[in-house]
Amino acid sequence: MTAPAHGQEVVPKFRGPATTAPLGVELSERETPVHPETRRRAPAAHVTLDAVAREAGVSLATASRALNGTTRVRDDLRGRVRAAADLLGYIPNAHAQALASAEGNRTVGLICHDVGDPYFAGIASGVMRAAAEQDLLVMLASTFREPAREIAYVSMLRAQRARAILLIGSGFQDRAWERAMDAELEPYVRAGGRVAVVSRHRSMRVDTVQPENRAGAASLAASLVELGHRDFAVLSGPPELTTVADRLAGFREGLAASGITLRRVVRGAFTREGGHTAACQLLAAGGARPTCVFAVTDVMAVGALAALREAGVRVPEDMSLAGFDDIPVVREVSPPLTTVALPLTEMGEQVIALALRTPSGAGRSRVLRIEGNVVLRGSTGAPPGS
Amino acid sequence: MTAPAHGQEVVPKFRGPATTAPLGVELSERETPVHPETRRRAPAAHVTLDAVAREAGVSLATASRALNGTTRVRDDLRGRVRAAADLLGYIPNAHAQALASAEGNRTVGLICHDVGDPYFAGIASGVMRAAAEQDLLVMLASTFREPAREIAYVSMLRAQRARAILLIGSGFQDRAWERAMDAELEPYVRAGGRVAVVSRHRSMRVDTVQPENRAGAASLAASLVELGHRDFAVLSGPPELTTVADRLAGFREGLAASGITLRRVVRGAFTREGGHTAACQLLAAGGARPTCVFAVTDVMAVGALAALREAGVRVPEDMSLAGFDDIPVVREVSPPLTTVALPLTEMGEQVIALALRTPSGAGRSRVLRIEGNVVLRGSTGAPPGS
DNA sequence: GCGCTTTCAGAAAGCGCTTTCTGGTAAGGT
DNA sequence: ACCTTACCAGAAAGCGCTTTCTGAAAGCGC
Repeated sequence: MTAPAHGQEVVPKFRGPATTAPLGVELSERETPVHPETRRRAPAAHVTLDAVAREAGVSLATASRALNGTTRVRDDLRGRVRAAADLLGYIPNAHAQALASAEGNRTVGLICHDVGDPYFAGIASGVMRAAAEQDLLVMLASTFREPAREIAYVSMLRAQRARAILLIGSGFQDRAWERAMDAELEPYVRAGGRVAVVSRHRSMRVDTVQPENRAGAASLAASLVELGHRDFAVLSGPPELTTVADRLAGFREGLAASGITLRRVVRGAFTREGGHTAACQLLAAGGARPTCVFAVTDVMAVGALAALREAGVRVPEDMSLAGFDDIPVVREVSPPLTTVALPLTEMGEQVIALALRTPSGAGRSRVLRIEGNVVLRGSTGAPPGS
Repeated sequence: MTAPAHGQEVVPKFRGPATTAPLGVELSERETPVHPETRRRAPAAHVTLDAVAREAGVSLATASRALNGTTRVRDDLRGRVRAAADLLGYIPNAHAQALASAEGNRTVGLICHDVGDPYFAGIASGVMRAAAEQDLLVMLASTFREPAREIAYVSMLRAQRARAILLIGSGFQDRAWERAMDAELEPYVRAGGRVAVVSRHRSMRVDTVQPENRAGAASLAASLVELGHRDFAVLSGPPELTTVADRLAGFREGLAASGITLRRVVRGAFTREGGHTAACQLLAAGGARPTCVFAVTDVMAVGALAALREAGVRVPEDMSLAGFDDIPVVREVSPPLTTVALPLTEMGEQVIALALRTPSGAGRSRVLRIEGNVVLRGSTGAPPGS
């Protein structure tokens, strides 16, 4: 029911005497003495194009054309319209415009897990910059990692007739969810909507900015092996996230190339706390400790670093630690974290560019691969006793 | 907004046969079995309420009412409409809705300097959470600190008929700018728009979430004096930002209470680099070094910390360092930064709540003061040689 | 059974724009 | 002078909804 959404407010439709709202009184009084009936209209109506046209002494159509410049309008008329618009402080009603013109409106939707997370904040920042350049407005949605919310947002964005929808962050490897998402996206695309994603699984048939998670993790593994490590653990995230799966697989591959088997994988939430907890678990577990730990995201790595410090484990002397993403903070912690660097802001710019570019041919989707660069910093070193 | 419109479910819904195509199928070629009549409509047109009404065999008005629940509709009709909407995959056109109904639409605008900055990301995160709870969509804009862009965004948000506009971060103390901003905001408010701000100057006549910058900085100063420091420097930001002015003034006050005069203020950009550069300048300058440095924001403090480290200045042994805001990262650096903690996420929730709450009486604006708590961490200690 | 009030579906009037379509006028051709 | 073209302003038809307003049908007391 709609009820939950609108709540009890559904009732009031008549503003009745309330028309003379406190704020409106002094400000609207200066108007001409209007017929009482006319008064019933919106309290503080917006300036409409109609008013501008009247003020300028031209027709509605001419006013529209003068302001939008779609067709030639005589210079003097154009001037009059512009002046009138300025005088009245006219601001076009974007909804009316969107409704009347076939032209898509100027908003794009951006759906991420959480803007508070530096990874998404970085990408979002890139999107914002690119959007600003093209005079686009961005509707940002944080799903807080609830799959259902993500779909609900796509739906809302569809309702807004957003020009493009950007999905940032792993999709969920869940059959039902994928189907539902697809059911939401397909009609959108068919109706001319653009969709582009960052970090989705490649099976999605949409334009994609795809970090080379697998290759990146593999080459990180190689670098760590080169430092002398043989005994690894991974602090992993929710396995249903494709990013996690890819990075884990890549890391395993990289180790396997040197004949090394990954001993231990500890799973945690995709957050700082998740990393912290996972690291604690790792330390608590008996047996020989690994000499090197790879957290699948920097955010988790930061949490893990804190946990290690608290436990008195020196990094990198006692244990090396590496992350993935290269969010800004990893350069500030001590020791600074070794990681696989992804150009976050740039990825944001790319994904919106991808979405806005002329559509790829029938059913074809473009994939922009982003290479991750291994950056060795202070958090990794030779294994203890070597 | 479709979910609320159709029913209680926020859960992914599986629509009729129109959406059952698996991922593998060619997107563009698929023919959905539709009624011939339905077919004659525009090729990729959206499903309209009209189509739903026809499918359900009721009038447009009834369909609207059935979906929105504004008026009682016979149960069987309501059911038919719901079914038809589901079958057709109907999604209301938010623009048409906004145009037709006096009810404001369900979007709010959020204007900040840069989502990439943890301070704003934190607040934005809070806003997002609150917005999600109320089924609101957030239009996020980053001004990248260009005053003109900020005004342009307000204008765009006005055009969108956003229900509320949230301004996060200092305004500019610039006469012309203030005037322009006011000219933009006043008609918006008069037309029923809501405005709420975080960290603006109190002279703005809008609902405000106001961190106690002055008091916070003063009590930080007191704490630092208590540690034994007598010789201070401040790494300050652009003086036209009210936040900077307040924190600086507060800090001075705090020192003055103990009869101490602030020796040096180095100005830098409001960024990590700004803090870094400012710190370098401070160190490069001749004369006795201060024993304690206060950076007006944590972001700058983090940059300063890096600069100090690079210069071989030990913190806090050689020099103490403090910031303001308590962004998440300051807990991760070493030493963790002393700062004045602000509940960022909460402030985000508050500011949107403030904006959405029933308007305050004629011209009155509410101010929600947020106290900052001094948190002493490892970056501050006794002055050297004491 | 007759007027009364309710209840609720449908017709229709917009909401504020864009965009045909129409038609008047000035310019150009013969 | 007469007829084309161009050019451009205005009238009007929507865009997809919500919300009156209107009236038919049903309920009810006497």
